[in-house]
Amino acid sequence: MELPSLKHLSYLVALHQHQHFHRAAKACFISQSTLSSAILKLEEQLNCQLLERDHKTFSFTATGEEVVNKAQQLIVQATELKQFAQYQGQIGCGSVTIGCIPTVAPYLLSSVSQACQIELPDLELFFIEDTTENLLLKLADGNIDIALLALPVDSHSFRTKVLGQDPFYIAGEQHLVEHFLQTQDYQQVPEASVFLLSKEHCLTEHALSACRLGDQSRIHKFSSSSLATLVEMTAFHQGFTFLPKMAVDQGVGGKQGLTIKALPDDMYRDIGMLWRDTSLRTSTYLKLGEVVSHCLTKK
Amino acid sequence: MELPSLKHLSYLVALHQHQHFHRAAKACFISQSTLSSAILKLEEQLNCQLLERDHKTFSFTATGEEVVNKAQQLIVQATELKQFAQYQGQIGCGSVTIGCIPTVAPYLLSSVSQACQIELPDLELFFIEDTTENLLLKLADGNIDIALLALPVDSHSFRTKVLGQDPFYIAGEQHLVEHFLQTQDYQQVPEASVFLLSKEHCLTEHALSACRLGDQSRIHKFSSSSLATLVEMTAFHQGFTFLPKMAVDQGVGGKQGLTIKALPDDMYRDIGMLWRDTSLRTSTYLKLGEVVSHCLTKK
DNA sequence: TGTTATTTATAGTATTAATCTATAATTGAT
DNA sequence: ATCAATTATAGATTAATACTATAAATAACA
Repeated sequence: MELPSLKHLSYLVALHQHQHFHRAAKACFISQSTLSSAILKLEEQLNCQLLERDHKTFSFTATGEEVVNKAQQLIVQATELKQFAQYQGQIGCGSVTIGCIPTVAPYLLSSVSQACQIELPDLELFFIEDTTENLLLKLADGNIDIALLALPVDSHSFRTKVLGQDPFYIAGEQHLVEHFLQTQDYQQVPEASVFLLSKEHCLTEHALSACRLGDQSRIHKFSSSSLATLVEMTAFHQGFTFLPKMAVDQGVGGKQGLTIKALPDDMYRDIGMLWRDTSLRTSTYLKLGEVVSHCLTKK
Repeated sequence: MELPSLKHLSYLVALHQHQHFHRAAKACFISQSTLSSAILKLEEQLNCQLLERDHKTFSFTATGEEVVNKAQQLIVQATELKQFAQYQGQIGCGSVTIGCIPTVAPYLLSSVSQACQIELPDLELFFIEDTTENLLLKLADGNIDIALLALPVDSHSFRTKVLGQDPFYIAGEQHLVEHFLQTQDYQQVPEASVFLLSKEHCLTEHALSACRLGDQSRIHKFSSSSLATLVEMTAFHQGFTFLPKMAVDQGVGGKQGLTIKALPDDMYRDIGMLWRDTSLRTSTYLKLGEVVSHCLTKK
């Protein structure tokens, strides 16, 4: 019983990504014919049709799609095995790619980067910024090694560690802010005076739940991708919004003349990290987590 | 960046199993020199020493051990990928190896086997009997596909499903049995009159907890591996013991003239199945689980 | 209805990797 | 010293992989 080769499986994954033999082959640095015969060989070995062909084009069968999925997992794990062995399992060696959500990245990563140069000098760090949803996909595909984001997150196959808390601040027009702080009831503020990011930002959801903003009729949501823009809009329309402490600490909101106040202790978001439970580098990730945690609390 | 080949990794795993080049090579149906160079190639690819050699013998380095572990996982997953593709993901095709604990196997598997011939005629079943601990190891190593045992079990990387309950019965010398049923207090029975299997049998633990037998000074534990022997010992020494309903139903204890009585409803063990969460054949396993569940309840 | 452009499959050859047999090298035991 | 046991190496063989060139199929279009 012969197992399919990882090389061939990686060709299959590439073909799935590009949906085109020639382009996929180019991406793998092989010829189109090599790719073609590799796929044929896989189909023979697996005794199973992976593609529907009609000479002009092709599509993956249902089985093919699942094989691609699993193949990708196998490749990620083999890659991790290699990386692990490369550095003999030593903590803090090699490279780590960290994915981070946009409402955390600008306010945390530079200090993490700085701290790591001292604490983990042999670790090469790469950063990617994306939404929670995309980070989870990238984590599964091996595009990133660690996801740094706001918890909770529903993650079946990942391991999780809370690294710290990030309190919410209220920021906006002075009277609205004071009114909200006194009443703790946003039903009493004017229509459409609450400004939040669009729904793909988890910050929005976490602000809503942490601050118990149930009914959403008073809320403006933006497709804006950054807190900076959110703050500008809030200031311009004289409304108010919620900002994470890490952003406030970096001066977000201050320049726009917003009044910024702390909220009760239980209004915060958890910042945590996720990594693949198939990874062999857990100890390096945990060490890195400690550094991040330290960056989070010292501010 | 070239990935190590699964073939070479499987050679490495074999070498770890046999701890001997020649024997490992024979097991892989290759020559000793092929194995030797495969390991050298792996070490080169991984840029990492896997073995400590001294020409007369060798041992695995710490990194080598971990590489072996991970390699085994990779091979199991690749095998599953192949099996999945083989049958296009159809439910109830191919072969499944079921591992089952000794206090369940003799009383359940024949009816499961029978039921499957009707319900899942295209499924080829293999059975293995072992303790819970060993079954978990075998499940991880891919030696079995499903573990059928008494829950709960601490399983990190496996998926679990409860299939049914198996009530405990009390069986033994008539007066002891009646006394216990009346008082529900085994402290009042004579010293050393409770007979249980040795500690590697989970039945023992489950009986103890289900029947709240805290202090163990009155208990005889046997290295005996079967309930049949336990029953003989119990009868011979005129003590009493706890038997699972599935065994009682098959007549265990009756022939020895033991008095057998039901216990309160909350004295039972859960029977469940475990499988690798990396498996692609979950739907087949679940279907099989239904059949087992049916066998459990109909009795 | 040809013609062309696009795309995947195949044929034949070249290259690379894996494997085998035979043997060397090392060492522990006699 | 010699032998037995064990892993490593050399050289030849076989098998797998890849490349170039080309075929085959089809869709679009004149």
